[in-house]
Amino acid sequence: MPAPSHATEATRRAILDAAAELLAEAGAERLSIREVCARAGVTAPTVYHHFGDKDGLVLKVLEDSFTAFVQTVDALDKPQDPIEALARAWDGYVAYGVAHPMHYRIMFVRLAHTTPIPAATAAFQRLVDVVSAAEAEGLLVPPLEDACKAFWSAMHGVTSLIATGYLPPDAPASALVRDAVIAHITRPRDGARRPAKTKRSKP
Amino acid sequence: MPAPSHATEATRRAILDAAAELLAEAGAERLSIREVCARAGVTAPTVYHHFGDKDGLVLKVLEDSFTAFVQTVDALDKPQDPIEALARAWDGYVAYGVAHPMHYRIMFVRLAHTTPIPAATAAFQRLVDVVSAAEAEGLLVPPLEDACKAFWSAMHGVTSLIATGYLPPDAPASALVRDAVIAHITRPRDGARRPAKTKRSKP
DNA sequence: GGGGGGGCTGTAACAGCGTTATATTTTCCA
DNA sequence: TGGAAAATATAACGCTGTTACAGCCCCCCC
Repeated sequence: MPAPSHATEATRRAILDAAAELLAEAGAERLSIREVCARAGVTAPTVYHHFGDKDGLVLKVLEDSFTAFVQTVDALDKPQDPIEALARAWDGYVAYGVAHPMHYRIMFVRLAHTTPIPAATAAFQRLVDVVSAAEAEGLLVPPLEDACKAFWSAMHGVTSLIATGYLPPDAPASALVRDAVIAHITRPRDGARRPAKTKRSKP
Repeated sequence: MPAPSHATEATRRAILDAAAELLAEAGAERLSIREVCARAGVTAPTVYHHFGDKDGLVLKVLEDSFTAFVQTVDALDKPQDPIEALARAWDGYVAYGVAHPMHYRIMFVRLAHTTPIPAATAAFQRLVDVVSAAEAEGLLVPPLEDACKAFWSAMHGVTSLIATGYLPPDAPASALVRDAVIAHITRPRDGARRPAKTKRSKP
């Protein structure tokens, strides 16, 4: 198996880029192989030679999306305080969904864990890590697994409603749910003051 | 325009039932008009005569789903205490997603409010009502709109992860997020004790 | 340098899809 | 009973994903 030449690798990338672009525009079901071919300047059998079938192509695009997602998360600065780190991770997660709504929808909704994607498990590991950091300092109330799932559920709820257009990107609901979940799965550090709830002054 | 005969109404129902069944089995993109026709014992133009096109058919199925959803919610008993009513509404909402995962996914994810559905706004109104009940007794902290969106976001996050198979139906995360959000958007009634967090005894 | 083999790409076709123009039957009212 | 309108069927169009087949081209080895 010789190393792939530059030309063939360029073809692969052209197809993947066209597919990713089309996926973001129209969604997975409206993505057409022929349209991908037209944009990438290749013909159908080339796509099938490289990616097997349409699902294989979409899967590879999603792998790239998950990789980019992990890189986005890793690029965030990590506050020392584990609880602040949770809030930062939340905001970073939601920001990715705001920036790439269609990809987010396909990654976390349409996919529905039919095929294991390494980058996807890596992404979930980042979540476990940031929650574990709170646990390591004795700041976690429920078991780690429950806390992770609760955190992810709430985060996903906010993000998916934004990604589908039900909520505006800057909805106060995001911070509201974020603070609620963080407050509920963590205990205040000894001697530290928990940040107050966001309140509205009522005359 | 004569009233539709029993026969024609029966074919409508046969088509709708077949479509709803197929939708729950395979999802919207894999629903095929021809398969619906085969199951309902009709031919394609009949479907197009009654529902316009495939989207129209799916839309009608979703209308029925939303109506059933509202009926399910309305059938729940409503505790006097607004905060307990919030928890009950949460559980009812999640239970519907558990019972009809594919329909839930299509109703709240794929649809993405492209077309207004009266029954859908009625469903949202039920949510507003139960949150308003808490506000009416002065138990709400954030503005009503923010509280509704936060409540819905968290509820949808839990439900959609269950509906897509990421979380088991009886995940403790549901109760965890539920209690977190309710605790955060409401204030304790004077003289009432807020139910304690679920804690694990640590030796 | 020249075969030659194998990965890569194009041609042309198939079955299935949503959709519709047209024709035919059925139904209901005057 | 006649006739109009609603309801259904036939057959076809263009599109889709997919693939058998054939040719190209690059790279390795003699």
